[in-house]
Amino acid sequence: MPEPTQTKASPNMADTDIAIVRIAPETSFKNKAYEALKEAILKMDIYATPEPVMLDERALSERLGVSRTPIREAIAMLEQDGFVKTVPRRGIVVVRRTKAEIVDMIRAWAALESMAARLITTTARKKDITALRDFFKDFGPDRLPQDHVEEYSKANIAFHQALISLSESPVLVDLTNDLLLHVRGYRQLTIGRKDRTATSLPEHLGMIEALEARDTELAEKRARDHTLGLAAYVEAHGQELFT
Amino acid sequence: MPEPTQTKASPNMADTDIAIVRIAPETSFKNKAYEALKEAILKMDIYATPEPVMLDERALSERLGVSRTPIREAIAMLEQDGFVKTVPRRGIVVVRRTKAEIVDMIRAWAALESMAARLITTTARKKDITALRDFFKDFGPDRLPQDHVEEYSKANIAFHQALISLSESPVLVDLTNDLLLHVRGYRQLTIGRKDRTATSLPEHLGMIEALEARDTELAEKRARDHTLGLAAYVEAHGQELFT
DNA sequence: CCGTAGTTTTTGGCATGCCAAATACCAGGA
DNA sequence: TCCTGGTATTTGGCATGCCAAAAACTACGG
Repeated sequence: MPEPTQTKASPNMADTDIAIVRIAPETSFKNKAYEALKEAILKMDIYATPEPVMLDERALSERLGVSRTPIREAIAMLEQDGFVKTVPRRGIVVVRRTKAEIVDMIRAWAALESMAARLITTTARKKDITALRDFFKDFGPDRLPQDHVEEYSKANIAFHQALISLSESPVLVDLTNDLLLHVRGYRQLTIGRKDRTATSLPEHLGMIEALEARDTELAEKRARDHTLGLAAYVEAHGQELFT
Repeated sequence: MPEPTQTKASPNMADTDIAIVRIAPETSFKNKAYEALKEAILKMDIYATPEPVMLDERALSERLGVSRTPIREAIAMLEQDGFVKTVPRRGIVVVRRTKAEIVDMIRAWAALESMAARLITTTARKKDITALRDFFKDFGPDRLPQDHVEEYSKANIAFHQALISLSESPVLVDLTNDLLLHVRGYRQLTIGRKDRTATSLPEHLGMIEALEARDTELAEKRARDHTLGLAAYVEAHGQELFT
């Protein structure tokens, strides 16, 4: 989280134009461990192995070169995020989501994104809305998304995040980011696979059009339906991805 | 203070014959501290005093009778929740939200609740939907909500939580609960004060009607508009509540 | 071979103690 | 009186080490 630099007012520092650089935040080991572990967890494919993935405090502390204390604090934070669950005298396990949970998360995401769309129609600048098209400028009739799934998937995520950001609502941004982190754990379904990719692009363009037209209700509906479509897709075809 | 009192209560399993007692959850000090601090923070009126409310690790550990370690872990968790913010060598401060942040949270709440309403129209049982009316059975033309604001406010919260629960979506339930905890910090605006209370009841009944009618779009719209109404209210009249 | 009681090892939970940064406090000088 | 520099104190960050509950491992009797 970017910190609002608080410049303390000293009695007579009024005109001193010395570059008063904000002293380094010096992230603590606790936070470093948190970031490191979070990234590691997101990077690993949790659903590949049948047996649950376990973490070991001592091993981690040795690995990261710090004592167990900051590691434990980081674990506590990750547990709040729902990435990890520590069982009293048994160990720390990386949480695996069920299909139902993922579908549920995608629905919540749909709710938040449709609200973002609603807000955007009333506050965003035309220019910024139009800029959303750029995410898909590399795709078209002669370069179909379904022929470059991986690349399109990246553009897809970027588009959604940019969209939410346009709402200028920190809460919506943070909540959807959290949800996305969980949903993306399923990298097999890179946010809708080949068969869904085909319908994805037109839907995105439709959303942008509604936003440009400042049609609040329509933009909200299109954003909602688009993501609910993904939820329905996962619910119907995601069976094999979950054991 | 925190002596090596690691002595746990002896398990008196002498009399019980085959009680299939589940593995004892035995909440840790860390979790106890988390719950205790969370409740304390929610209970205090953060916005009453002009200067920021600070917490002291050592004082808390003495207060709760445990060492600093579990306290620090609990603080780390609370920080993830956004209730608290620890500044390196300065202290732990209870976070105060700005009006804009509260409004933002209420909007997100509106988004989630409208999605809940949508889901309810397709899955909830008629009986459960109708049961929502019970929350307001004590109010009517001869006992106006605006004459019993405190009581009505409680019913209000309970209604919203029951509503979301009907969606049977753990994610929606958890996310809204978290948001509510933050928003409720402003107990002055007990979720819409007197002047808003008057319009609240009819809106709630309208929502219930739409749900019973299984009118997905209407239920969603009414739920959304109702809560967005609160957001607009706070944005317009909440000025004096924030410094 | 199997089950079982006893023993060792592993693992998270906590208490303690020290460190450095920040702050509060204080005495001496212009 | 107001600085100013130096010192004591406060406060979060971390490293360590011990504890008890579990699990893993062993030895032994049937």
